[in-house]
Amino acid sequence: MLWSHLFIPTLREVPADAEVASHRLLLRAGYIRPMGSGIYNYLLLAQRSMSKIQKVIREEMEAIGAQEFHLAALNPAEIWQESGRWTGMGQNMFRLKDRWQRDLCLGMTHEEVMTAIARGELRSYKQLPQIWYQIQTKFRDEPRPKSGLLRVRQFLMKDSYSFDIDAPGLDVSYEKHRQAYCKIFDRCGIEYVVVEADSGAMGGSASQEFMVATDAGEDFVVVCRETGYAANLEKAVSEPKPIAAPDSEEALDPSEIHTPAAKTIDEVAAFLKLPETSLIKTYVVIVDYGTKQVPMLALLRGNHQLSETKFIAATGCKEYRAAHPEEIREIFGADPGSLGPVGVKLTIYADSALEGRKNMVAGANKDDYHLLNVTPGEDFTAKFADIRQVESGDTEINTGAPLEILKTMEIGHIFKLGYKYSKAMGLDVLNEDGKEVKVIMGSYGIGVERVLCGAVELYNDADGISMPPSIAPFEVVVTPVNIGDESLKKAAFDLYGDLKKAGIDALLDDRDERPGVKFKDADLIGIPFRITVGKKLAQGIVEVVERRGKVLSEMPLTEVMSWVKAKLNK
RNA sequence: CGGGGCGUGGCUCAGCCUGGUAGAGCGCCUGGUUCGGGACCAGGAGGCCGGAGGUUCGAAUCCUCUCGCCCCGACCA
Repeated sequence: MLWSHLFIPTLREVPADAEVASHRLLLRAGYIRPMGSGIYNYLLLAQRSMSKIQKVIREEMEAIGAQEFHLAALNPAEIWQESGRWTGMGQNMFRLKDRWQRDLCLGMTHEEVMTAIARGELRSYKQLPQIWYQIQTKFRDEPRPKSGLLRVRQFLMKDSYSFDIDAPGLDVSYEKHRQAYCKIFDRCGIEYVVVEADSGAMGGSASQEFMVATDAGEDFVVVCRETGYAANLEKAVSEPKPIAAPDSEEALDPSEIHTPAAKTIDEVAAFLKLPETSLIKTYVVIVDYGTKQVPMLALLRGNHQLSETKFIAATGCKEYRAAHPEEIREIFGADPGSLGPVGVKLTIYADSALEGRKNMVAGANKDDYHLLNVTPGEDFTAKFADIRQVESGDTEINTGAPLEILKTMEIGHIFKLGYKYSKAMGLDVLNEDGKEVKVIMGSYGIGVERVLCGAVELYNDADGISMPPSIAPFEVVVTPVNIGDESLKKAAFDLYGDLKKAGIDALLDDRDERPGVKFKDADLIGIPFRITVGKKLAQGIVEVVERRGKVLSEMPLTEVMSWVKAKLNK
């Protein structure tokens, strides 16, 4: 394509509203323009990149036998009511009424639609397995759209759904997807980690997320560079850092100590001249089992944080919240800051890091007093479970290898759904014995914009974006230094023509601009390779530049084609 | 939903406190000189100052309401 005819509205100045790199650069480089909060228009460059990402996805999905559908984005309320998500999705769902006042919504994801299709048509185990997918716009009324394309209200998602006769079948479909996803992200040229994820409320048995490490992300993951362990922080397990001072081994009884004005773990530790690891942290929580709400204690070592996900899993509750100060006063007769487990009648969950500890310090349930010599299991009884969040400095459970915490953005998620939708919506087939059985499902998503954003977040510098060649809007740009010079112009057009003939996605910067402007623009939008046709053309020499790392070299014009092909593996 | 910030030409922003007929740089158009990392000179176009109401002789500026956008927190299959 000829740049002079294209709409690539690059900005010299940094747009005021953009904070994260991908947002700022996609705006500046003329990929996108905002329409509203969390709503964007994708211009030429974004559309080309997104199309290339989708092409990769389609090829790899087809390679595992997946079939592409195009589904209704506008959904009747009924199917969502059947699955229970009409209410379950809450405010995040865009809802509307038609002229007859019938309830409709815009699809946020397509488990319901896919299941509705399947239950009408799949009748026999002979038709299984099936993998169906779509690449379509999803709508979510996010409470807070942010960070450019990272969290938006309308976005392109590839999602596929597998239907199998039994769990081993699902394992196969799941594994196919895992491998396909690795190929997809590898081919898109981005670095990622695959982490164990919480399958939580969805009730599935396994789930993994594909994450890109970036400060723009919203998730944390725990990785071990030595063993390859990787898990979402919500789910990660670890060996905690060793305690800072050994426990006394004597058989001592709890004894009160006056701790005036010492409320927080920090303050109590400082007052008693003990490390935080010798203290027990006591949380009072109200656990919601749906039918009833129960106050409980959650105990942690002084330096640890409660993991919300693990605590919910341990208690088997729907959700929980911190108790209000009034509730605490009522139950304990003391204020937060002096609470502890001794003598408490409530159910107590204690983190496994407290198991086997002796003579620790806990609140006395009496304002301004703590107890010394509190031994878990002796001075109070508790259910021990891993309910703490991994922190940096922890080590891998079996190997003792160091763990690292990374901030990441989720680009893909694979999930063993199980029977949730086939049960709720009545999807069953006849098995070999002629018996009706529920179909077991999996669901697998990729955020297309997030792949683009991930690439920009990972590969950018002061000059702009450095796109991976496979998903760059163009592979090569040919830049004649002066379009007014007929010999330069002709050589550039010839080279451009040859590249196109060779199947290379080339762009010719035929604009009547100064060279500096063209170089800056090419760097900004992130075209991986540039061929500059300039003065040395007289000697048959042109300059080739790799955007990533700014590697410049000169070579005879006659060698350019093979250089480009080699760089692009074509 | 709680907290903070911002709406002035296409972009970045000044002007607002202390009311008096709207500015700069970049971009855009015309002509000329230029041409290897966002050129220079000259001329020019372009803004009901987010919207509504109020105060005032007079409002971008003060007051009230409202809409929109960004950021932090809460939330996030």
